[in-house]
Amino acid sequence: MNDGLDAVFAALADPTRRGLVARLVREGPTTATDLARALPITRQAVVHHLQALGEAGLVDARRSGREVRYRATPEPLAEAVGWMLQAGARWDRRLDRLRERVEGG
Amino acid sequence: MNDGLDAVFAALADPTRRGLVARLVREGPTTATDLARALPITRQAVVHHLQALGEAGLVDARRSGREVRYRATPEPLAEAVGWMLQAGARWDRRLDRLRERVEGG
DNA sequence: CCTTTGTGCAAGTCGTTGTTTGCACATGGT
DNA sequence: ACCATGTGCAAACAACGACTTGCACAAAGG
Repeated sequence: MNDGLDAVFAALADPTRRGLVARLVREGPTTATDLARALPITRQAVVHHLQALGEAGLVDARRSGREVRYRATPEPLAEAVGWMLQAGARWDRRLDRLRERVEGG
Repeated sequence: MNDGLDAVFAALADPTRRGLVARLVREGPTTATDLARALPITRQAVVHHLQALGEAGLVDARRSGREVRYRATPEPLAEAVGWMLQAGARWDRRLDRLRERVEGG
């Protein structure tokens, strides 16, 4: 029962981290230093957050010269959404319709 | 930016809690004592987990006589799924189609 | 009434997380 | 070569989360 779901949900449980994901989605690959500029926390803190996101597979680090650009990666979200739809299907008709969609391809 | 999303994702980040949700979905309203019987942890621990789920709005406690039956409640899942689809839309075409569904009603 | 069983509260342990500070290393431009 | 800047590593700390144990309270049934 201990999938990567743990890491994914834990990663998304922090608003700073959700913000980082959102920003990486919006603005594409960005450095930690750059991301930290827009936040009230240290670069180190940002790096830690990015590592948490990285362990969840939601973020990908790639070095380019002396910089490291972080990029958002989507795959694990599908798994998490899948779990939620699976769980919610028996309650909520709308979620169940979604589940049929995602399972039907 | 600090919605109930924090609580929802944090609640689902634990496999025991996901298991509890799954079981409540399967078997309907159940007592903490009963849930604890099937697990390697104390009733108190189960109660703590249920409280976490309760704060996320994923579970609902109702007293009946001297028992307290916990029941799964779905609404917050839709919000969380919504966030994920919103975030994932720009990457994954399948997620984007789902997002259109969930937003279209 | 008395026993059994389900529940609630409080304290205490132990590991994890978020965050900072300080310092060392690598790289690009002048 | 030199300096500015981006990065990495490690120690430290407070706060939080997961559990446990112990005890007190409430209700159902003989």
